[in-house]
Amino acid sequence: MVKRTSLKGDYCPSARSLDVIGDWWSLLIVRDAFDGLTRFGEFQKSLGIAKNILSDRLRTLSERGILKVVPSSDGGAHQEYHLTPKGRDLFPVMVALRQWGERYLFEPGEEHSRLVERDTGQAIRLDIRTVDGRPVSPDQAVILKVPQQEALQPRAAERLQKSSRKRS
Amino acid sequence: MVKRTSLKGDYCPSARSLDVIGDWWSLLIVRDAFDGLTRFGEFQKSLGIAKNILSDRLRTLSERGILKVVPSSDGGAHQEYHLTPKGRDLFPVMVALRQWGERYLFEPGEEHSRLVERDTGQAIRLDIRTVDGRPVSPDQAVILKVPQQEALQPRAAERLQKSSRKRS
DNA sequence: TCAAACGGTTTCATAATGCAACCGATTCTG
DNA sequence: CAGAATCGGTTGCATTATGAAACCGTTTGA
Repeated sequence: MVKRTSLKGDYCPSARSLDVIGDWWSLLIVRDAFDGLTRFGEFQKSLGIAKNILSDRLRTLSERGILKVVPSSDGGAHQEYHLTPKGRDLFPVMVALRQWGERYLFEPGEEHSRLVERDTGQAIRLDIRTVDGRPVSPDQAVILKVPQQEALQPRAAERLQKSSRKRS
Repeated sequence: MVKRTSLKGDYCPSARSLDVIGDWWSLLIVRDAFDGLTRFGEFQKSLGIAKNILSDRLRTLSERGILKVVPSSDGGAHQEYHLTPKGRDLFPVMVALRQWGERYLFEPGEEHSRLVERDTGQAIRLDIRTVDGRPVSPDQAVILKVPQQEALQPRAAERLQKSSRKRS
């Protein structure tokens, strides 16, 4: 392996995200953290992960600001792992993965856990929209590489020039 | 390793998704496919991935119905790898990862690629909503494990009984 | 107060990954 | 149309990551 490829410097935000949380266990730990798990043993039992690996991942996730280590809330001497705001902001990623999995990886009629609004029990979904709230179909979405911005309708590209100038 | 843990049977859709696309390279390949790449050499150059690994991943992604192998569109003898509808439906996952990365993994002012609506150049974002369109804050979201459904307001739990009965 | 459980770390075996060399089929060049 | 270069892989070997089990000091429970 020599050294696993790092995408830290990639211009693409998705790639950098995968660099941070794209390994086999990290997102599963985050999922369990969303589920309310906080302690080493809880994660270990839930995931069936080897203890040395879990130890390493918890440390890494903490170093990267996704989890934080806090003294036990119930007065005990052990510590707990809690999601930080940065970690909690991974929520849409979890929802997106869940939605795809529900659709493609379950037999019709097969039971699965469900994500709902607490007060109403209503199912929760993801929407792709423009910043001003209009729904967008995926084929209307294009990725603008930096610094080029071809692949746009000329009109749209012009409009973009103005707003992007201040970024550089 | 004995055998890498499989989550195929997990009740949680996120876990099953990670089982299918949660490895180091698969989502990066999918990202490039969204970017319009179709050929072996294009992926290889873009990602800097070892050829044997790329070969393996392309095969696996095809077996799993995320890519499909098609004869070259430009009449050539080589084949191309295209996203299937199942693969295209990973779009929200990519957007969610991108959004998180933009927020937390770039210095202020640092350039990154951008996701916009083709016709207008407007930035694209993700929204979390209930099925009937109301926005939901993440702390209002709970995961109902199957088959239990505690952790809900009693009223909501009742309502849920009716709709879930037909699933089992 | 003694035993169990918790929260790890260390050691060792194995699986996954990366690199480089190789190879046949295709495509480009003169 | 011949020869060279490129494409699209496969194979073999070295290195890294992962997993299971043993171990160990600390904390908790009876």
